[in-house]
Amino acid sequence: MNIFVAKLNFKSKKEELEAAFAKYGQVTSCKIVRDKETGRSKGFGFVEMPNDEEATAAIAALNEKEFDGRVIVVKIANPKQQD
DNA sequence: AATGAGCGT
Repeated sequence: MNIFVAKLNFKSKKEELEAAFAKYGQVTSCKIVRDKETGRSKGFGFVEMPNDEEATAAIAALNEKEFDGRVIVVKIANPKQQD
């Protein structure tokens, strides 16, 4: 299950996302999208969880909740170009 | 290098 996380604090790191979602389930990978030139965080990222039930639970638990001092938005991520 | 809705190097 790909999870889309937005409204992240600009100083947040992917490790924090991994830890936040890992508390509700197993996280196989996580990433925060940042600019390739400046390296600054774009304020949103993605979390990948193998268990659908844990992923949904993590989304419901972290969606519109405070993370790193900022209220974040957690939703199901749109399917990326995998072909 | 900056900023604050939205979907990835």
